[in-house]
Amino acid sequence: MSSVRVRFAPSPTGLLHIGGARTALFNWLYARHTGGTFVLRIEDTDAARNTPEAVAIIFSGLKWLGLDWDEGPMGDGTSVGDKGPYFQSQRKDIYARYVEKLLSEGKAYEHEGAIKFRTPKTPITVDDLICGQIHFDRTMDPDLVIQRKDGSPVFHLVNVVDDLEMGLTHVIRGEDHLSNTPKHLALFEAFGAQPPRYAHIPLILNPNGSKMSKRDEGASIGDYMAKGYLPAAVRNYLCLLGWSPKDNREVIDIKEVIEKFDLPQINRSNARFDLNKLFWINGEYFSKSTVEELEPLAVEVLQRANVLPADYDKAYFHAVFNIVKEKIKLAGDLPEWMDYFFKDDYGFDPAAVNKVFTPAGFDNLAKLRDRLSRSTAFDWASLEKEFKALAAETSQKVGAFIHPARLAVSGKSVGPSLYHMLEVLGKERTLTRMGRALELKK
RNA sequence: GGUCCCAUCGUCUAGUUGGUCAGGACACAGCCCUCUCAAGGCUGGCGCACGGGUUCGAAUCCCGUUGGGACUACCA
Repeated sequence: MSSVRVRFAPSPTGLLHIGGARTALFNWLYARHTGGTFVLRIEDTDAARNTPEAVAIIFSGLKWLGLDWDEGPMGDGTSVGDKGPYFQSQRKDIYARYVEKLLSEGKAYEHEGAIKFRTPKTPITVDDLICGQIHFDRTMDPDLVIQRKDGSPVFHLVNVVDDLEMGLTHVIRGEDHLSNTPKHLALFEAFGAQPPRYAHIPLILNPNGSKMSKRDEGASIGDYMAKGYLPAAVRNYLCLLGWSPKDNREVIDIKEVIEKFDLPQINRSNARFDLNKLFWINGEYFSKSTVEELEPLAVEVLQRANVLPADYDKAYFHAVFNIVKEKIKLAGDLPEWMDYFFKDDYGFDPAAVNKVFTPAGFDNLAKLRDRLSRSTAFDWASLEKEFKALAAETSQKVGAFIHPARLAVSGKSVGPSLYHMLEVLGKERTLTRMGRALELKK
């Protein structure tokens, strides 16, 4: 294990922001790449937002993305590591001690009840691992409030104290903190401590280039969890925002990312969030996954949508899932695509009814039903032959039978390959459904 | 306003020390396949923000302009 120690220090806001998730990911990647330690620290000094639910959302989001941490609260009430506590709300004594130290050394002073830090009025250069050397003038910098009138310490103070106390060697954080870094460096210096190396990663922007805030579409990791995205796909997409394997690949295994990931090659410019590309990557992961791998997620989504009964027929489920899987990219689309396989009381798409259930359509459906009722084989290949034979006999295109059939047995105009669909539904169910659809004619 | 950062197709990016038709992916358009499709296959259009330098030669180095972003709290 190397001496590298990095951290993700989110504040519980009620969601895990996509930008925060990427910051966590990059820290995690760096820790795993270097064999270092990934620390989780909860910055819950804002009492108003600090609820157990909000903290739980952070845990579940990180776990979902597969970002395991080596130190910090584990999410079950326990914590690992000897640099704790890992909740800032439990570290008040430590902060008070540091403020006291600054006060006694004359590096801070009381002003109208608050404590201010005497910021150095000298130029400084931040040597950033990603951004390079950045110069700040500082000669006009005002003194910094480090403790409020009510006695609570402010972010800059607690952040630095914790990074120092927790022995962090690298601080990988959003570029929005670049301008804060001179203050943090000054604090480290005042404490007589060696600062960590800083690496400021570019921000994730909305598609229109504006700053992505919690309300914006796609901002919450919880959304992806709810919509049935695959965590590996979301993680893969996030890796590609600011980092690249440089060999024209988009889908890349996380093990390989860990191997190749490093700080200096991270992009310096902000990246816009592209839901389309995430969707595409998710589809790549979805279609590469086996039915067995996808089953837990699929079952969860389907049962949540009341499509799949608790005691579902596994073999039937697998058969259905197999023909649907290649058509969709998102587990969240499963209920819509699979409900009629498990329910007989599906409705009919009105637009499709108008277009397909014409007198001629009903006529063809009746002929088809009649023919299929007499066929013994009901596998997709035999079905295809039957359809084509009937079409040839009546001098029509096979579509003239397929469309009414699809609408009859599913209520929809789109779906999996029809022949495969009928095979999976089986002869009895197919005939019953066609019969029911024919009733609509009257 | 001040300080700081950034600038290759619409978007994400490759282009490591200046010299291969600026490559890939998503999206888009068209075509093909076909029973439908946010399915599959093929093809295509699309870019170095602008202006100056340096150089035999600049997407690449320098300066400026413009544009975008961050910070500028007794929020984090």
